[in-house]
Order: sequence, then C-alpha cells, then structure tokens
Amino acid sequence: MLEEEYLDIDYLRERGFRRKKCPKCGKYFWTIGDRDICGDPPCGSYEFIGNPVFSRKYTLDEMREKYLSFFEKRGHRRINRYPVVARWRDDIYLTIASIADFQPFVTSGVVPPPANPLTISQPCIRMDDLDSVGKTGRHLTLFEMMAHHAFNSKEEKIYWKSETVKLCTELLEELGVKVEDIVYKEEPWAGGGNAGPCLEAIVSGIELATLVFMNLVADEKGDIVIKGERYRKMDRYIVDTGYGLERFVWASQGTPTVYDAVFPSVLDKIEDNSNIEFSRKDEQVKEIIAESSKLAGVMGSLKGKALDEFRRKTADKIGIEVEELLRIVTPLEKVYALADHSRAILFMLGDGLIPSNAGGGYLARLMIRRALRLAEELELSIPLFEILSLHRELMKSFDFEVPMETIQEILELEEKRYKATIKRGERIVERIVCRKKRLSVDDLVELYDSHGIPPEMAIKIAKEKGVEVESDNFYSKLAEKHSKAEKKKREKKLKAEYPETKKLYYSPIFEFEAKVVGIERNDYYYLILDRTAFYPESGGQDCDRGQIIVNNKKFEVIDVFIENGVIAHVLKEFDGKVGDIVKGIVDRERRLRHTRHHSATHVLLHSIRRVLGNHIWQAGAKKEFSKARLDVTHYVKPSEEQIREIELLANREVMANKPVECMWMDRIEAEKKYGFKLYQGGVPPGREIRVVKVGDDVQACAGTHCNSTGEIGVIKLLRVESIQDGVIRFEFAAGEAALEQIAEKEKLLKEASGILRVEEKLLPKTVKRFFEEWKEQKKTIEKLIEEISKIKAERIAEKAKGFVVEFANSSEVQKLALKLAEMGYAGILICKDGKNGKTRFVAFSGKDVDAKEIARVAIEMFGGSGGGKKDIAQGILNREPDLEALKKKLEELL
RNA sequence: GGGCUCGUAGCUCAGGGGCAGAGCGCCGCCUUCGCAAGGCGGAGGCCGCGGGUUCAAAUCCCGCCGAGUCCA
Repeated sequence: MLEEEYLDIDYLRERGFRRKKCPKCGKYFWTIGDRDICGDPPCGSYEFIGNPVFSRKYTLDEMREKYLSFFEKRGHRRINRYPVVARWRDDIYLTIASIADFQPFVTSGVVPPPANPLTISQPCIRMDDLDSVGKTGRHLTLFEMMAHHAFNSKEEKIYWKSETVKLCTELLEELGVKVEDIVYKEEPWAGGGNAGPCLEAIVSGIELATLVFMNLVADEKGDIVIKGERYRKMDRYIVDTGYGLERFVWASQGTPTVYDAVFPSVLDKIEDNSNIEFSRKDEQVKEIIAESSKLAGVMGSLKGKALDEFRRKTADKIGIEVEELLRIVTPLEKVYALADHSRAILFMLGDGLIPSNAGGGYLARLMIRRALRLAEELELSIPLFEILSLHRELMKSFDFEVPMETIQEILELEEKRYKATIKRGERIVERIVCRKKRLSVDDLVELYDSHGIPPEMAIKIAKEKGVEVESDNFYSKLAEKHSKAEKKKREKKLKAEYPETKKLYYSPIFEFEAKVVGIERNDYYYLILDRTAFYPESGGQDCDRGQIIVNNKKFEVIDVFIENGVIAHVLKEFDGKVGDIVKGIVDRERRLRHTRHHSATHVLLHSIRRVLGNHIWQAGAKKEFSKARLDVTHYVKPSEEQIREIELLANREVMANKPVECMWMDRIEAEKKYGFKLYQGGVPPGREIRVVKVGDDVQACAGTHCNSTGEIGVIKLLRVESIQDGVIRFEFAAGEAALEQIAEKEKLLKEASGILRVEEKLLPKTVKRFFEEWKEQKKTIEKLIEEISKIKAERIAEKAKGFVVEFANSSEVQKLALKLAEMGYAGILICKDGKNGKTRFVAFSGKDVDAKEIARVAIEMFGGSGGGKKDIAQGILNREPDLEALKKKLEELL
C-alpha cells in the first residue's frame, strides 16, 4: 500500500533515477548511477571522512545561510527559529524536530502555517542517545534541523513529493554533489501520531536529509499498518523535511567526527585545559578516530555488549590492541561529549529552562551534571561557563531570552549543588561499606536512584576501602525498579457527545436562561446547557457556584467543569428533563473574587519578571475564593527585599489603574506580536485565541478579568516558598480577600499578644524570652528530680528489707527506680499518672530477678498491662494495689 | 507528573516501642615558657510539625512541612 507512494514521483523518473532493491538490506532505493547496493550503513560506510563530498568547506553559519537562502530563492519564506523549550506544547518539554514547531495546530489544520511554503533552521535537543554522544562521532544532543515545509490541503496545494525531491537534489547539486552519488532510500516514517512514506537522501554513506511525506494519521480502524500501528489517509498532506545542518558541515569538511567540523575551537579549548597528553590533530590519532567513526556509522546502536564489539572491531581494523585504542579514544570521547553537552546547556538555559529536580527542568540538570562529571574526569582547569561563553561566541547570530550573567549564576549554583550531592554520596557509601563490609547490587541501585551516586563512583570508593562489590545486573535491576511506575490516564467524565456550550461568562451576565441539552447521572447530576454564564474550573481559576432554577425549584450548583468545549454543571439534586428551559444564577461575590485574583496573577507575574529576570515563567497557578497562588520558574528563593519590591511594583500597577483588554486574535498574529510569552498558563487550542492585556502584561488566557487594574484592589503577598528546585510559589490575596487575610494575621497577633499580655511589637522578644526560660526551667526541674530521687532512693534503701514496694511521685518514679536498681535493689514503685489518672507502676531490679517478672506478678494480682526490659519494666494496673499482699507475693519469687 | 531516601546536639551521624547517644567542634580546668597533643570536667536536644495506635512513641501508622535523588 505504502510502496505505491514511491512510484509516482515524476522527478525521479525524469532525471533518470531507477528503483533498485538492495541485496544486503532488502530495501528499495533510487539511483542514477550503476550501484547495486544502497550504501546506507550498514550496507556502506562513511566514505566522506577524509574525502569531502561538497565542492568547498562550510562553517555552520555559512551552511545555514546557504540553505535558507537557497529555499528563499525558490519561493519559501524564512521563519525564525523557535525556542528549544517547547512552550507552545504540553506534550513535550523540548523541541525535537522542526515540524514540532507546527504541531499540533498547524499540522492538524486548525491554524494556518506562518508561511507556506516555509524554510527554517530549528535547533533541536534529543536526549535519547545521550550515551552515544562523543562515542560515535555523529551523535549530538543539540543539532539544527534545517527544513522546508509545505502544508497541502484540498483547498491549497503547494507542492508534494516530486517538487520536494527536486529541491533536495538541486540543493545537493549546487553544493557540488554529483547526482550519481545521491541515493534516495525508501523508509516508511512514523512518529507523534502521524506517518507517511519517506525518502532518505544518502550521499557517500551518510544520510544528509530525510524527506517525509506526511499523509497518514493514526486511526485504530485505518487500513495502513506501519511499525505495528494502524493509520488512515489525511485530507492534509505535509512535506516534512529534515536536513541535518551539522551533518552537512561535516560532509563538507570530511573531518574524523562531526564535532571536529562544527566546533573545533571549543574542542581545542577543552583539550588545552585538560589532562589529555596528546592532540586529536596528531595524524595517528586522527586516523584512529576516523576509523572509529566509520565503524560506529555502520554499527548502529552501541549499547551494552555492542560497545565492546565495536571497540574490538575498531582495534582490529587499525591493528592495535583494544587497551591502546581505549587509551586514545576514551579521553577524546569525553572532550567531544563535553563540547556537545555545553552547547546544549547554553540553549536550554538561554531559552529559559531552569534546572530542577522534577519536570522539564530536570533535563537541564541532567545535562549539566553529566557535563560537570565529564569536566571532572578530564580535570578541566577552566569553569564550564567559559566553554558556554565560547559556544555563545560561535553562535553569535542567535538570540537568547536569558542573559549570560543569569546563565553563569545558574551554572555556578548547579555546580555547588552537584558537589554537595557528591560529598554526601561519598559519606553514604562509606557508611554502608563500613557497616556491611560489602556492597550489593541493591545498594548500588539505591545509591543511584535515591542519592544520585553513579555506580562507578560507589564502586571506586568501596574498592578503596577494600570491600567486595557485587555489580552484575545493575542496569536491569534499575530498570526493573522503574518499570513498576505506571501512568495514569485521565478519564473522560462525560459519556455522551454534546454540542459546544455557548459561553456567556466573558460578559457581565450573572443571570441567564438556557435550554437543557443533556443530563447525566452518576453520584451527582451532570447538567449540560446550550449556553451558560457559569465559569468552569480552568486555567487555575476555581469554578463558579450558584443555582439552577427549573419549574420554580432551586438546585445548587456545586461544581462546574469543561470537557472538549462542553460545560457541565454538577448538582446534587436535579428535577428536570432535556428540553426544559432553566434559569441560572451565578454567585457574583465568588466570581468577583476569582476575577480579581486572576487579573492580579497577571500583574504579579509581570512584576516578578521585572524584578527577577527574563527566565521567569509561570509554572502553575490557582485562583480561589480567599487566596491565590502563582508558581514561577526561578533558581533560588527570592530575598526579602526582592519580595517587597515585587509586591510594591504589583500594587503600583494597580494604583496606576491601567486598562485591561481582552480580545480574540489569530493565533499566528498573536504569536508574532507577543511571542511565546503568551503561553504562561498553558497552550489554548484553536485558531483564534483569547489574548488578555492586563496593564503591561499580555497572555493568552481564558479566565475572567477586571476592566482595569484598579479594580483588583490591594495585592498582598502572603507567603513565598520554594515548592521544588527551580520553582518558587507566591501565595497572595487581592481585594477583599487580601483584607481578610491581613485581618486574619492581625487576629493571630492580637490573640498571641493577649495571652502573653505584651504589645504586639514585643511579641518576638517575649516569645524568645519565654521559650528560653522554659528550656532553662525544664533543665532545672530535671536536675532537681535527679537529686530528689537520689535522696529518696537512699532513704528507701535505709529501711528496705527484701523487695522494695513503695508509692512514689509520677514525675520522679522512673529516675527513682533506676537509682534503686543501680544500688542493687529490686522491687516495684506505684504512682498515679498525672495525665490520665491511671495507676502506673515501674518495676526494677539490680539483682538477678527479672524486672519483667516482677511486673508480671503485679499485673496478675491487680490486672493491667505493661512490659519492659530485665532491669526496668513499666505499665498500668487496673485496680488499686494492696502493697502488703504484693510484697508477700514477690518474696515468694526468690 | 510518578518513584525512592532522609529530617535526632553547632557539624557528621548512630539508635529504631520502655534511661536520648557517639565522633568532631565549643567552654573550663590540669600538664606546658608558649603552641600542638593529651588528661579531666562541662555546656549544648520541642528526636521537623500535627494527628492516630499503645499502659508507654524519637522509634509504628496517617497527614503536612523541609531537604535530596532518579525516571517520564
């Protein structure tokens, strides 16, 4: 089915390409020359290394410009790059391909593309092959995907397969590739819910471009199967190409690795400031690395045993021992990886990702920690930031949201944290080793999983202490531990389908009439109307409440939610039917408070950005009746002065009484005008988005808002706390809620000062004094009890004959018993517990009688329960004990 | 978003239902011309917070707060 898709590409036939089946891999490819094998690794190898395929060498900037202008000249509009942090999407953290920029709304046809056709060079980050970076000579975590995209539909046809292949071929030819050297290999493509036929452009053994003809969409009932998933044809068909910029540069230079081609000056810098004793520019080293890259190209994945095999083969090919190979290759691979990682870190931080222990920020931390570890192993004598700065120089043409000073600050903070973790880790390993005299796989797994200590480090420490280590199956055990974590699926609440509810809540409507279009019954009633003024919970704003009146009967609305544009009112009781006309009454006071909090959130975010910097991004928000909170990305807890300044700026914005404007805008227009900063509160669906300007702040927002900032009233910050690394929570209240919160605090102060009978302003001083006095007195009492029990013990001892059976004070009974036991007596002390009034006893023994035995006798005689140890035992008695009888019984023990 | 680990003296941590501990640090005394070292003595704890179970909770259970870490 999919195969036919390759047969009608006119351009290939016109240029004389013929379709052949590769006898090695069994796949089809197109070529003009007389080759029989496709040449795609493993059916071929990197022939361009040492033998560049283009007519001249290119740098990154030159190649990017060459590409973009090539397509510009052929009717494509050049589009600026998107951030590597995928702000416009809620399903991925990082931009992983150029097409990701246009998903999901452009690809699905909801929103028109910013230009059609267009060309772009999009920096992408992929962490999947992190382990391969540096080793294979070709893997990068950050790379630029150059692309030309055409979005075709029934109404508008731009170009499709033939034109795409023509453009690709012409580009390659212009770069100096002979058309006979181009192979187009058929390789079905699938990803992200879409699929389609694809041609890989291979030159000299390297895949330079991927031409995807995306015309399928995942569908359980579809008739086309690719990689086990079912798909059907779409009305829209999209040209999704990907040209690896770095690979083009590499191919033009023919260097041993892609790294040598792309950032040689960074490699030099690292080499010069590390413990490497040789240069990657030595002819022999160069040859080794080149052979290694060629073999890696053929071998595919290098995980686990494949890596060992790769090493062996490479050594064989060059004719040296594996050890000798490793001596050269291992440190260089670290240089390459560090150069790569630092470039990715620059983009992550530059585009505003804040390192964290959870969420997207974790990816930044992971990358930074790997880089720090590499730097450590290379004994790098310069700060990591210096390498980032060098990359920044090389990438001058890029704009970053976050200034280098902030990046430096974040990096230094991360380094400090990393070092603390390592230090803590070393202590933990030493403790385990000390206690258990061995280190098991489970220990290694826990050390890594819970404490972040890489197994290599744990093993190193253990070996230094001369302790045996069991390290087999580490990775499988780790994987096993994580496989248990399951993903929760969000269930749909509404069972049936309904038309989208008309929203009245953006106008000042609090009473309305509407028609019932659906009723669903679970534990509660879900009431669906054709239109409503009830705001459903969304964007962190709590839902409205109020009443629904039908047939003169009132029903309370306890919850309102929205699902796919359908708004459902949740009621405990309802007595009406579909088709009824109902009246809705929205609780105005509640709504007003939510509205104030919502507008205040926008004002506050803007103030926080002004005080703390451009990297501030909303990480979550909630607007309730009595307070609201705003979570933002920031790397350190703000100082008290910063907090006060934020509060002041926010309130100034309120006092300036700036207008609040809400308008529906074309998505692309809005993005162009305001940037992705719009999507602070998440990404709304649809072609038209609601843009809300509150003072100087602009956001895409579906919430309800005041008419001007003055209506917000006072904004009072209540609490600022860090909820996880990299995320700071601002809790606040606005308007009446703020007054209430302030009043609440005042009340607490008043109450406290009332109890202590001091002025409010003396509270801290007084509380401190009381606390200290309390501690001191506690100690004095303890000392006194100690002394009293000593005296009493002596007095009891004087007249003691056989077993001691006495009454005592509950406060000193324990000490007294201990003293007596110490003095060599045995017996039992009875007291009334001060707290619950029960009869308590403490049995003790300084002789060879068991105190528990004494306790057992007492419990047997008078009922109760208790227990303890050989020298002291305690418990309660149910009945008043007869001391004489007890004493007699105890004497029998001996 | 999910998993895991940890909150005990100023610091690093033991303990893990029945007496709150060690090492380092701090203070004082002894020894010394002085320092280092040593000896003797001492101060320093809401055992993170709030509930529950129990005769009894630092210890077990639940919730919260805080720190750390891994994964998506």
